[in-house]
Formats: sequence, structure tokens, C-alpha cells
Amino acid sequence: MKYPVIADHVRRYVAPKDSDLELLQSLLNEVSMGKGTFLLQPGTQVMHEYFVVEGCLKAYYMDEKGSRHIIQFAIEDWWIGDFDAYFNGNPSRLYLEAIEPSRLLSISYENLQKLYDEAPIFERYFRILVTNAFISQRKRILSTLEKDTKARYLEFCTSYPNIENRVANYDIANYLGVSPENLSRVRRTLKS
Amino acid sequence: MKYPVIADHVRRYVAPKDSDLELLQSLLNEVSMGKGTFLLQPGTQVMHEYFVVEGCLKAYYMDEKGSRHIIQFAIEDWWIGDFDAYFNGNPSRLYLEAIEPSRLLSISYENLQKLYDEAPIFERYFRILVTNAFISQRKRILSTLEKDTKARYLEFCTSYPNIENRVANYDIANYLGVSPENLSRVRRTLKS
DNA sequence: TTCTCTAATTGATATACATCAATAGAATTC
DNA sequence: GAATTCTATTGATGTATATCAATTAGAGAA
Repeated sequence: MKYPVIADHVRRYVAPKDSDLELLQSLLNEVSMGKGTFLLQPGTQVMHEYFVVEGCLKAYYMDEKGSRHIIQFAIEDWWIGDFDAYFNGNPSRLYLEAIEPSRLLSISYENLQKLYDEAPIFERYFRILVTNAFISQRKRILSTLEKDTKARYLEFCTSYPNIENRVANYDIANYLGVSPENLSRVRRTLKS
Repeated sequence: MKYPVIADHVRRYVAPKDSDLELLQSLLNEVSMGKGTFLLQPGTQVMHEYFVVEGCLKAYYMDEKGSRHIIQFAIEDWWIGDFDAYFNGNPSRLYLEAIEPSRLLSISYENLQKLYDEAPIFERYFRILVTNAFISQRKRILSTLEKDTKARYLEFCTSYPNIENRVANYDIANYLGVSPENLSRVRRTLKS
């Protein structure tokens, strides 16, 4: 098995045959990135989804006013990419930037379709992953509806304990949708 | 075919065999509700997902302070339910309330598992649906990060033209995470 | 129709937060 | 180690929006 981490990840959710896993491995490519480099930028036509083997990335959009909005962080064992572009063929507006030197595995759109057709167990695997992602996004929406900044920051720290220490505070503030100054003040009230 | 609407919906996303659709139909139950009645309330142990044949519902949570937070509306051809409870067996905190007299089709957890095992095409069908739901939730998160209330209200009206006229303004305000008073003022600036 | 109740609007005030600006502290580079 | 750049903190001010309170409009019931 060339990439045991991803095989382990698949086995955590479904029960694949060895041949399924070997097919998967044959359809993957390795990607290495330095800190601050981009996996994806608007305009790029390359359509892949990525599995993080090692490292940390942030996914963000820029709006018309030039403001950045972080939609997701990703660390080891996370899939990351632009579902909308990948899945519906829409042009991507997403930036995928490495916060740390990172190693990833990529799968192209064509290869994923091939995987679905030849090893349907992966339909289930991705259905489960997307369902979980859907649930955690819903929690995030609910959190912005019902909680103040302090509570949301604490929730972020407990939900993503591994990410919190690897990401700059202004990026966390951005993810939470508040100004870095405000997050700084909120953090001060927590040190007591 | 007992329930042609749901068969049409499935065919919109995948290419099922007739036997697949007949199996689906045999696993569904009909539900009728009056306006203001509940399909689901916290504590209810019934674990179903629902397809709206006719009518309109709202899905919301109550927080510790007793405030309501609408997470989703649903009209014809939408699936609605509590994925987290349904999928992970967590106790449900969700309210599902009919805004109009509604007719729905329900599928139980056991029946859905049976469906997946006997007609794997439905793995793909639900994978696609959940992926689309994930994408639209992501758009909603992005919208709250980058847009002001007026822009979000306009976006809501264009994204859900069928829902806007069927739902009270204070429910739309709640969905958007703003006060009804503020939405009222915003709407006034639009009448020119 | 008239009454009643709920929803929508409008006004006045309070508050959380953004923004601008300056400084202090870390980290990176040479 | 010094210099430079990036990050975090702190202060002062402005603004959007929540909240409280009152009024008007509209919808449904008798």
C-alpha cells in the first residue's frame, strides 16, 4: 500500500475490499507545497480534490471589495477542495493556501468518476464524509445565529484544538467573521 | 407508481431502474400535517427523513435562552429532517413545524439502510443531494461573512423566490440572523 | 361587517463591534 | 545579533443593529 494514511481513513468509515483500496491508490497523485504557496487560485482550471497527508491549509474567497473570507481550515486527514467548481463545473473562486509546508494526495474529476463506477463503496464513503461536513457546517451557521463572539471563539478552540495553535489569530478572527482587534479583546477577557 | 413526484426527483439526479424506484416506493410512508403542527420536536425518538410533496415547513432550534433560530425552510421537492440525529443517533434538538398544511413522504432509518444495500444507486442520489446542500450552506456562510443585511435579504429573495411569499418576514429575519425591526427598515429602503 | 389577534412598522436609546491609528511584541531574514 | 517584517494588543471614535416601546396595518373569526 503506497499511501496507508488514506487507506486507514477509508476504513474508518466503510469496509472496502483490498482491490478497492488498490484502485484508489492507483488514481492518486502526490503533491508537495511550501508555506504560503497555492494549491488553487481563481482561474485555475485544474479540477482536483485533495487529501491532506501532512500540513495545514486555509481555504478562502475574496469579495468584490478585496476582503478575504476564510471558509475552512484543513489539517491531516481532511479532504479539501472546491466542491462547487469540482462537482458542477463552475469556475472556481477559491484560494487554497498552505499555512505550513504540506504534503497532499490529489484525485482528478475523471479519476473520481472512474472510482465511483468501478468501486461503488466510495460512493458511500464520500456520502458519509459530505454528510458529516454538512452537519458541521450547520453547527457553524447555528453558532453564528445564537452565540456571541466569545462563545464562538471558545467553541472554535474546543472543536479544533489541533488547528487553534497552528493558525494565526487574525485568521481565526476572519473565520469567525469578526475583526482581529475584537478577537484580541475577547481573548483578553478570557485570561483571568 | 404510487408517488410519481419523488420518482421524478430521483430521475433528475441519477438513472434508476424501475425496480429501484419500486423498492423506494415500498419503503415510504405518507404523512399529512395541519398548519402549525410539528413533524419533529426535541425528545421525539422517531427517526425519519422527509420529502415534501406539498406545503411548506420551517426547521429551527431553541437555545438555552429560549430564542428560536431557523436553520432551514422546505417546500415541494425538498428533503428535510435532522441529519445529525438521524445519521449519528444523537438526540434531536430540532423542531420541524408546518407553515402551511403539508403532505410528506417519510423514510425510516432502517428502510433507508435497506434501500442503500439493495439499490446502491440511492447512495449516489443522496450523495449528490447532500453535496448540493453542502454547497448551498457554504454559500450561506460566505454570505454572512461578506455581505450586509440588505444584500443578504436580496440574495434570499432571488435564491428562494418561491419561499419568500409564503413565509412571514419575522421568520425571514430570523433565518438571516437579524431583528424583524431591522429587516423592516431594510425593506423600506428597497421600496423606491 | 365588526372585533380580535397577530404581524409589520416606526421611533428612541443602548450596545457590540468595525474601523482607524499607534504601539508593542514575535518571528523571520540577513 | 541587528534589522526588518509580520502579528498582536490597546485606545479612541463611528456605525450598524439590537432592544424596548408604541402605533398602525392586516388577517382571520364570530
